[in-house]
Amino acid sequence: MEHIHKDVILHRFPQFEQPLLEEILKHSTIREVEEGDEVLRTGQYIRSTVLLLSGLLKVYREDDEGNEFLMYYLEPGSACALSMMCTARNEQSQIMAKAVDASEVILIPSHLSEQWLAKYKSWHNFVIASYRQRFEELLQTLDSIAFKGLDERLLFYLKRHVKVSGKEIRLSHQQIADELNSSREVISRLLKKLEQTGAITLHRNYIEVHNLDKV
Amino acid sequence: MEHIHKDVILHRFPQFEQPLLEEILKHSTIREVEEGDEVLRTGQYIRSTVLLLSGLLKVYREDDEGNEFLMYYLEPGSACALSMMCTARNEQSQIMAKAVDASEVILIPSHLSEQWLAKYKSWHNFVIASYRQRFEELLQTLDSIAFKGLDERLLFYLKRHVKVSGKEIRLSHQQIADELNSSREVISRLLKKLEQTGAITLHRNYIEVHNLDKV
DNA sequence: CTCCCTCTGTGACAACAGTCACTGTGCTCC
DNA sequence: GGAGCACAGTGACTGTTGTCACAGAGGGAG
Repeated sequence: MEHIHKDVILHRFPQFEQPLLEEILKHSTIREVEEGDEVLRTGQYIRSTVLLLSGLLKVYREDDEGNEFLMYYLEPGSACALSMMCTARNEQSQIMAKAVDASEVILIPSHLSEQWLAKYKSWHNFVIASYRQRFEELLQTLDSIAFKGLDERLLFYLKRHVKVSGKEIRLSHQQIADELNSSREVISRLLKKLEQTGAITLHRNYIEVHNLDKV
Repeated sequence: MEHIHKDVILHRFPQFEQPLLEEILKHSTIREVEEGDEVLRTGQYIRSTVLLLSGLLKVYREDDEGNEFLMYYLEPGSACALSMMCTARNEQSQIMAKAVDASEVILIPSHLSEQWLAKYKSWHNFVIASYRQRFEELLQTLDSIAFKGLDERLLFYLKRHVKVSGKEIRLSHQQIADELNSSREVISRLLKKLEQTGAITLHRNYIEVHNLDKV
């Protein structure tokens, strides 16, 4: 059992040092989550750092009225930077993470991930790099909300989705509307326009992407 | 000269170890900037980590058409987290930082601030803490843009401004509109409404804040 | 004091996005 | 095959924000 995990972890996180790998195997737990499961919840007390081994997570923000919007996707080999931050301050999570596909996550007790920062250079680099990458993605999201109309935001959203899970977007218009914090009718209309330009083809429950760049 | 700086730095950054302080004194330069000066520019090649010694900086995003919006303010004793990130990857800056008041900044060559991460625990903690704090502030900004109407965003903006520079907000409506990526007329109208509730009093070139919480 | 420039106030209008109401359409389960 | 249901399309309307045009108000320079 253990050696399987070790190979898998090594495959996803090739930059980790041997001793670090050993510690991860020894002290962390691996949790399998199903499509739609919530990995982190707003208001939840985080006591683990989350690494993604396989599958796909979406990280999003939710307000009091249940509105949401997508921050970014997490792919295998990356960490939820937020979980590290809140962890360290023993704060409540301000974000939600949900499994888009069935996924495997590694849960590392916070006090260890904190210790490892000083102990393992590869861990330290990994954490710093994660912060940076998420920060940049967050900035991109921010840009698109602040400066762009909904039509461009939709394009941005579709492109990002294609990047993480291919040209068949298996989402209803309602789901897309939720992630952009908009409404189904509006998204339907915009998608229709995109179809008319030939960039996509609409089907029931999925969208076929041809070319989003020439729009 | 040097001992003055040392005291000042120690005062603003009391958590730094002695040897770290020595290195900062030895290798970094202190730059005095005037109100309105740009400390970082979009597209500029960053080769220094920026620490703020005195004054006040605003950090904001700018798009191709010159629209801007405020990300957060930097107060003395804090660092521009972004400058650290971009630095490390030798990337171009995606943000702007401008002095709101006359300020003194410490510029630390990137290769050193990178080295110090491993060398000085207090530096390492400082950097991690900076990332976390900025991330959280950015999330707040994101929330207010994504979920709130302009009226609430204006309130949020005014509150934040009061926190960093007091109840006399010395800005024209135009400046506020710019930082919220809106237009002067709209801001004028909303401010007028706020005045009618008694929360603020409008003057030429400055706003007197009474109580923003009861609105 | 007067000229001039910037800041502020206001009405009219336009554009985008959200909401409502309703229709159509394809899939699934009896 | 038909009933029921979730998904998708569409027109009409509303509200918020942005834009335009213009008018007043305050303050500084000469």
